[in-house]
Amino acid sequence: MSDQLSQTFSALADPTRRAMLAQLSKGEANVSDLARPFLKDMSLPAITKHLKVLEHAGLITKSRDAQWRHCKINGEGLKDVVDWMEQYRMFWEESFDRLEAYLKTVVAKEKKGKKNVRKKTK
Amino acid sequence: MSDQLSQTFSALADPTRRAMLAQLSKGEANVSDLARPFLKDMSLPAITKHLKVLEHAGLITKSRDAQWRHCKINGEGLKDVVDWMEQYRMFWEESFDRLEAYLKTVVAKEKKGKKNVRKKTK
DNA sequence: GGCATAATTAACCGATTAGTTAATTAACTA
DNA sequence: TAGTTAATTAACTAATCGGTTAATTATGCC
Repeated sequence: MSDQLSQTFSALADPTRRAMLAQLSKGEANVSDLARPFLKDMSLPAITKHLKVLEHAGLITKSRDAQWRHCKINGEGLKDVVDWMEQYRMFWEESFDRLEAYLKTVVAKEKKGKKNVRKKTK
Repeated sequence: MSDQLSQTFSALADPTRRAMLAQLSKGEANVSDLARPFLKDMSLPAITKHLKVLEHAGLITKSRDAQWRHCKINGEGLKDVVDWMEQYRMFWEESFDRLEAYLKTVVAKEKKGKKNVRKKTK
């Protein structure tokens, strides 16, 4: 794989690792904290490996405090992704425009006659 | 891997596939067009596979015209990624703030005394 | 029908990935 | 110093990935 951006995308292509980032977005944590929600599904060495992948991808940093490793999100990796995404803005905004256009027709219908209006479910 | 977002990130974690998207961002193309820049590195079946990965990831769509397959970027997949990124905005913007802070000190130095100023190289 | 072109499918292979268990390192604590 | 806790490393395995070559499908053209 080699290049940095590929490593970053690859790191994000795993639900366990994304869940770890989600947890870290709510505050720093050590390895055991991060492991806890997953220990029913996998072993601690598996966690260690996932964290190593995230670290090499520039998505987290680890610091040492006695026998604990303190983990926090590293914006660098995420920044690489949004920078790359930027060149495709017109494409993903186009989708948003279609959604917006669709929503506009829904609103128009709602205004026209309330008898056919349905509450959005979920 | 299973889930859609993982598939999308995984599809983006390959430089060949990102290069294909880059080419498609400059206009629609059929498989042979997309293959051309890579045929010195890999075979046509390899190209077919990459395109299939991009298609399943919701990053491109293919339509048929006689024996040609016309490919175009699909905003859906990209939209999934930016939507996911959004929840981490404060983290990647933090990096930008640090950059901004850094640039501010550079500007301050430039104003203070021109003798130590270096042109940005490259 | 016969041939050329565009692209895919099938079958295979080596490297990488995601997990395992067992052993090890490193620090604190009684 | 012996034991406990936190985390990693080592060695292994099964599944997936990215590529190959050969065969196949589908269309247009003479």
